[in-house]
Amino acid sequence: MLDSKGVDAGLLQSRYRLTKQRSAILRALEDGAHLSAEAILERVRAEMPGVSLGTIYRTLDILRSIGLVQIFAHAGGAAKYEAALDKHHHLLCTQCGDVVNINVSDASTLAHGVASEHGFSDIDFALVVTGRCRTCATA
Amino acid sequence: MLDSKGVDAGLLQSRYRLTKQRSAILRALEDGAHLSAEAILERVRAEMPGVSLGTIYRTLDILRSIGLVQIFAHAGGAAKYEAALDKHHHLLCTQCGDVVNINVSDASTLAHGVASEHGFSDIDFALVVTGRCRTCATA
DNA sequence: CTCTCTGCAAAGCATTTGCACATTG
DNA sequence: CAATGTGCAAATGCTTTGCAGAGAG
Repeated sequence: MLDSKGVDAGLLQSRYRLTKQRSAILRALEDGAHLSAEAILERVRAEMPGVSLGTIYRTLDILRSIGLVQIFAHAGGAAKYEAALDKHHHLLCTQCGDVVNINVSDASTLAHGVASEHGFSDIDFALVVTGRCRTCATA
Repeated sequence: MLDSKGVDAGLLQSRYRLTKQRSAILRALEDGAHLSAEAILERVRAEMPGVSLGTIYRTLDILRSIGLVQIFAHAGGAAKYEAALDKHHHLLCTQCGDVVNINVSDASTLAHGVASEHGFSDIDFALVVTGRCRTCATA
């Protein structure tokens, strides 16, 4: 768990300024939920009513570029953003759109292997598993 | 390799009608490239000038729903579509956006394992590996 | 002949951007 | 105070959709 200093630390070390808005956006992402830009806007506006969606997107882009935020784009719908706390992957319900984090340590070896076979460098990877979650399957 | 009958077979078996446009779209996807809707439009228009982008999207959605086409959505840019020939995964260059197919047989066991742990059913999965391709790395 | 599909054009979202003012360091 | 960030609103890009006519079975 990170305190306020912890949340802001990455920005302070970067070439970007630490503003109230950026700090609030980081705090909104702190609980590890998968939030759309719109959902982040709602959370941030709860404590800072004037914030605009443009600022949310601009900030998310900065946070992504310095590795503090992970984007999760999927077919059909807005992208979801989450704090880049630990390395993990996603389980996406095709019915309700719910996203669950999963840990797949073995996938790393696998991904690096195939990537280097194809001459790729600066590797990162994401395993996206789709299916129907328990709730949707019983509904 | 599929002949014209082979390309159309899936549609003929479905509840959807086989039209010139749908057949042309399937043929455009036949070589296994990762094409955006716009790129598919170009290819299809080469032999059938009147086709509209709306038809491309409508058809792709149908083809996806009957399992003939795979969509690959990624952060930043249009989705890419490809014929669902064999089960494989993607290697995406973060610089030029190029997509390479990779085979990762081991990932299947892995994905099914974590998914069932979380109570998900009807599992499918995609491993997206990002990095810089050889061309971009040397440029 | 009926039902589905298509082209066209407009609408719909998610995201990006230009600009004048506010804020940070 | 100089450089960067912000709100606002307009613009952009991708995708979806309503409708009237065309085509498939």
